[in-house]
Amino acid sequence: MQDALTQKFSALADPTRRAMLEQLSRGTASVSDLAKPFLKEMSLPAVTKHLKVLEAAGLITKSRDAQWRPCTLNAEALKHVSDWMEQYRIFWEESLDRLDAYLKTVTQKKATKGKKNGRKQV
Amino acid sequence: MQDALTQKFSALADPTRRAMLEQLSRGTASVSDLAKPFLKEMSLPAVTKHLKVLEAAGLITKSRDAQWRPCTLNAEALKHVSDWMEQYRIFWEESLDRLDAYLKTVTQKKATKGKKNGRKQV
DNA sequence: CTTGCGCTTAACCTCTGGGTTAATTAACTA
DNA sequence: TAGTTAATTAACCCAGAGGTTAAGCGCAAG
Repeated sequence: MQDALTQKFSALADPTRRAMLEQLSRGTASVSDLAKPFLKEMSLPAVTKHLKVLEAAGLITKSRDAQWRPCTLNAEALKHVSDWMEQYRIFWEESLDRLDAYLKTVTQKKATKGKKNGRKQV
Repeated sequence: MQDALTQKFSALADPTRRAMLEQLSRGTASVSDLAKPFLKEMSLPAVTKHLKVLEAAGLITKSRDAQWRPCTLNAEALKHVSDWMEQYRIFWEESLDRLDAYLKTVTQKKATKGKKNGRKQV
């Protein structure tokens, strides 16, 4: 088995699964509830498999209620991913800063007449 | 080609590629720089492929300097992922709130004698 | 107690992701 | 010009992801 982060990113790397998470963010749902939007595109066993992936990644929890398997979103697992991404926040924020700065030089150019040589890459 | 989010999540769903991003967050690096930590585990063409995936996902930018291909982190692309995750922040925060609340009931139990029935799932 | 519903398992197929080696291109260097 | 370094391309292999159909299991309602 792969590391937890890899497992979570792969689980999220599928639009069907992301859609399922989005539905679960609007409340608990059974397997057939979750399957409904996809039954034109895929079979029930396919849905079961997707849910297994999400469950294995810790992104959802499946419980039992008679013949139903109510699923709930497990948002803590998403926090884990978000926390990993945090380490890069400073980079995209500084990119925006550079954009800001660049835009300032551009708007001033008319007045000051092109003094910066213009880094690329925003 | 798949949607941008799917492409980014799949690109991130590989420890080698995440490690490369981490290296790039410490500064621009050539392909062979990036390859160095992995040459015991994989060949250069494998590295090239990983970089292609990252580039296609928009996570890095490859430029040219003589025979070298300096790569730079493209943090804006990570922001896109982070933005998508934001929609779930309220859920993991409320989970933590519930954990807080639960811990409060636990610590009070000695005094008030078990009054809540205890939702599962934190 | 059997019928039907909700869901999973089994067995299978196909395609792609991640890896390989070998050959190739491009640019510098002696 | 020949040789070396940096990186890519080509051709290939294999395991696993994502899908299928068909069969099976657990539960509840007639």
